[in-house]
Amino acid sequence: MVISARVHYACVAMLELAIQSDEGSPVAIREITDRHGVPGPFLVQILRSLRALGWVQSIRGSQGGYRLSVDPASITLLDIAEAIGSQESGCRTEGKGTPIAGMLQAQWDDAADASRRVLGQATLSGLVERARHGDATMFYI
Amino acid sequence: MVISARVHYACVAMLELAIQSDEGSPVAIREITDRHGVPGPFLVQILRSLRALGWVQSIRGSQGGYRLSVDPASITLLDIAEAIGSQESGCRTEGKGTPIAGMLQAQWDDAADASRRVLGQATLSGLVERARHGDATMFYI
DNA sequence: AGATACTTGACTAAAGAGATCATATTTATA
DNA sequence: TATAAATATGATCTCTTTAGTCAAGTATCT
Repeated sequence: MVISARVHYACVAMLELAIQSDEGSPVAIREITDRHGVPGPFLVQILRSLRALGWVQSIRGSQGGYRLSVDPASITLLDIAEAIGSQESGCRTEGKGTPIAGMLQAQWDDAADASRRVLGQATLSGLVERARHGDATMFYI
Repeated sequence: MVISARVHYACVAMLELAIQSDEGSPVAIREITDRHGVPGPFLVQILRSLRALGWVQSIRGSQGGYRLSVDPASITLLDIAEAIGSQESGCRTEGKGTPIAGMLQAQWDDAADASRRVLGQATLSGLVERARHGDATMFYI
């Protein structure tokens, strides 16, 4: 589970959209880049991927922007990381199947699973809830 | 925790040396490359790093090779991965400290820690023990 | 009409991964 | 002492991925 800048930004965007999903007006890219310092054109790329996944919806034209098009409780950070990140997760050794290589591969898999288990628990709605009630303050230090 | 081929090979080498640490004669690179299909010159590079860490000892000249120079119970896969792999583990976002970014960073850290916990339990001696008694057979399917 | 905002496809620079090579140097052994 | 077997060392190379950029186009609100 490699968390690239791309994945991180995708999660930031999804969370921003989740937070503002109540209000009717869509969120413009500018709002996100201003708040987080994400390079604009890069975020555009990422939002395209998110739209292709059916997770966000775009509204063109003036007053346009993006809106979440799925239930934030149904998407986890793991979903985003696996969809946006590079295909390969963990080490695929593909070598001669020696006992040692097999044993190591099992360990790499166990380690990757442990990460996945953590990220698979983190739903967008859960994180939004946390950000709203108290937990967020700890980051303002 | 990114497990590159380099890290995987380093672990293979350390395990091979651990297994043969009883016998007096050192293990030649050829023995390892033959068994695991690791590119020879690449393994040389890796063994140099392992020697620099003080984990293996090299014996030059005819009949030379490598020998483990630490207690295999004191080295875990985590130690090897952190020493041999690229320095950065997980995503270091370094961005503006928004609540969202902070919350995400905490999740990335949690996920990385979960991996580390798994690999930190796997000592060389433990794995060697497993490879010797039964567990290895499962990889011969 | 004009401003605002998304769309699309191509492109580039930098870094890291995974080797590879040539040339030493050391040591056991015949 | 000659030779074969090993490691030592530094440089180099290619490929892929990552992160980011750019330009020209299209839709929509006011």
